[in-house]
Order: sequence, then C-alpha cells, then structure tokens
Amino acid sequence: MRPALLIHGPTASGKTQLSIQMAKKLDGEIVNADSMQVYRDLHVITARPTDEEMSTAPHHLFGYKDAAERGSAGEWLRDAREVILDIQKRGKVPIVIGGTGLHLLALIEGLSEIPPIPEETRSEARAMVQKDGAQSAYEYLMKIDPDTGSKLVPNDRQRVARALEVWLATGKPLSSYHENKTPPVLGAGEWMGIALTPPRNRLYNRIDRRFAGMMMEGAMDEARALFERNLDPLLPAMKAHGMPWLLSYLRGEISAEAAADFAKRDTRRYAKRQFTWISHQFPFWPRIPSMELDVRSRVIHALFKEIDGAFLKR
RNA sequence: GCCCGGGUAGCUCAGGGGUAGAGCAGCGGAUUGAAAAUCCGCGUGUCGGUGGUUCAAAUCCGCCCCCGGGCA
Repeated sequence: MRPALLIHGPTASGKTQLSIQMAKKLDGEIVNADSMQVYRDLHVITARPTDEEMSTAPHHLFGYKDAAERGSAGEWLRDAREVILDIQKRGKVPIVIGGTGLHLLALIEGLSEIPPIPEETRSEARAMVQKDGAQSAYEYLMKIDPDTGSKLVPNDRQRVARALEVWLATGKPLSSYHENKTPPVLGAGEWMGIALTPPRNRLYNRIDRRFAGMMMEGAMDEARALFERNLDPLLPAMKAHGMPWLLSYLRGEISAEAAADFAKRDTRRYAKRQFTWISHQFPFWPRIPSMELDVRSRVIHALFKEIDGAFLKR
C-alpha cells in the first residue's frame, strides 16, 4: 500500500491545478476534501474542477450531492474512507486535496462516533437557539452537558445546537462521545501532509479577480437556479461564498456590485481563517509558500518520493 | 493668479491647545457531523510638509505642497 498525499491550502491558492499535476506525477487519484465542492449545483461558484480538468485524472467526491442535501464532516469521512481504501487497493496514490481543514483532520485523527440525528430533532435544537432563545438554550445545555457547555459561549448557536441535538436524540451528552474516536482512515506514517501558504496579498488579489471571473462564467445562473428552487437558506449549499449575497441581489435587496464586494470579502476572511487553521492544526506539515505550479509540484514530488520509497521497502 | 472648502488609520469621515476616535476594510485566535459554517478578541496613526507661538500644537499663526469648488 502506498502512502496518501494530503494537500491543504487556502481558497484560490491553486489547489486544483496542483492536484492534477501531482496525480500525473504520482500515478494518483484525486479525492475532494472541500465541503462545498461536493454539491452538484455549485460548480462555478465553488471553483470546482471543470469537466476538462476532471478528465485528465480520476476525481472523487466532487459534485455528487444535491444542494437540498445536508452534507457534514461525518458523512464526508465515511465517503472518503470508502474511496481512499479503494484507491489504495488498486495500488494508486490517494491525493486528498481541499480547503476544509476539519475534513483532513478527521481523516488522520478520526471523529467521534455519534449516531445520526433525526431531521426533526435537528430543527428542534436549531429552533431552541434562535434569537432570544440563545441564553436559555445555553443554560439548558449547562444543566445537561456542563462539560461541553463550559467550552462554548451562548452566542455560538451552531455548536450549542449541535450539543443539544445530540442530547435530545441520544440522551447522552456530546462530551461523552468525544472520549472515543473512530480509528483514523490514514494512520500515522500512512500519509504526508503539505500546506500551501502563498503570500496573503497575492492571494487576496487572486480571490478578487477569481470572483469577477466567476460572474462572467455564470455564477449568477447557479444562484438563480437555487433561488428558483426556494431552498431553505440554512442549507450548507446556500452558504457557499457569495451565494447569500447573490440571492440577496436576486431578491432585489442589494446591487450586483455590493453583492460582489461582500462575496469577495467573505472569501478573503475565509482564507485568513484557513491560514490560522494551518498554523495551529497542522503545525508540522511542510509549507510551500511559492505560488508557482512547477516549484510546488517538484517540492512535493521530492518529499513524497522519500516516504513512498520507505513504503515500498516494507 | 485670486477667493472659499478640505488634507487625521487601508477607505469614508468625526474631533479642534494636554500627542487621537467611529464605521467599513484589516489583523490575531478558537474549531469533533452546517466547517466556504459558527464564535471570541484587537485601532493598526510621523493628524500633508516646514518654521513659529506655548510648559504643552493634530488643534493657534506664517510659508510651502496636494485635492475639490468658484472667480478670472
């Protein structure tokens, strides 16, 4: 079995191009680790690989979910496990690439095994934390699961709701699940992680330019399609960068220019959070600051060859 | 050339003798099934330049530079 290659990098850092290059060089197959590129309906707006790009190497877990579905890290992990094991079985190198740090982390460290929560319980929990309910929902959480509660603040509605829904559905506190994790899909020594760390100002420029390009390639059509389906605005797909603002434009609330500015701003802020994630969650992954495709792929190839050789000798 | 108005944070601007403050942008951080999510924290500054008045100047005065607008 050959080791897997994991590549993390902020949005717009050129991961797609790099993954294709690496797939060719390492005889690998690309596995998506981006929470938004899994949605079929979001193509342009998430900068998902084009059909042409996908035809140059095997791609997995791209655009395979409907926008009405609610993806999650756990679900992604189950899908990724299956795909990665299959790639390994065929003697190829899994190249897991994406900007969702949580997904990559789950892959190498496992995730708590928590039963699926029924949809009505999820909406019940979400209703509890809505608006003026935040404080009382938090107080309730402190009673039933003080361990989780003490790590959260009342305003963090999303995490409070998560803790509540687990309690409501299983009768056990979320913290009790956190003691046990699933075994990692990729154990120690079975993978190599690389972090792309381009200069921030150059990345921000690219983000801005890329969004302008998306608008010309039909981002608005994608937004309109979702708009016409009248989906729940809380669905993950409805929160892809830019989507809330394009929808707001389609409702006639803001100008197209304002929508574009907000979309770019959100994307820049996300990139900033990704940098934080890299430096604190993946402190030991080698960094590649160069934005040059060739430099990147050569560095990765050299690093990978070493551990791949070690694997072959085993 | 003359007359007004203005030059303060990256941007838009407030303040008006005791070395400065808002919004936006930005920056730092957290992160266990919504993670492109959610949440916490932080003013980042030769107050256009220069000389003067003053114990003390971003603030008052002189000169210069720049940007608006008006008159020629």
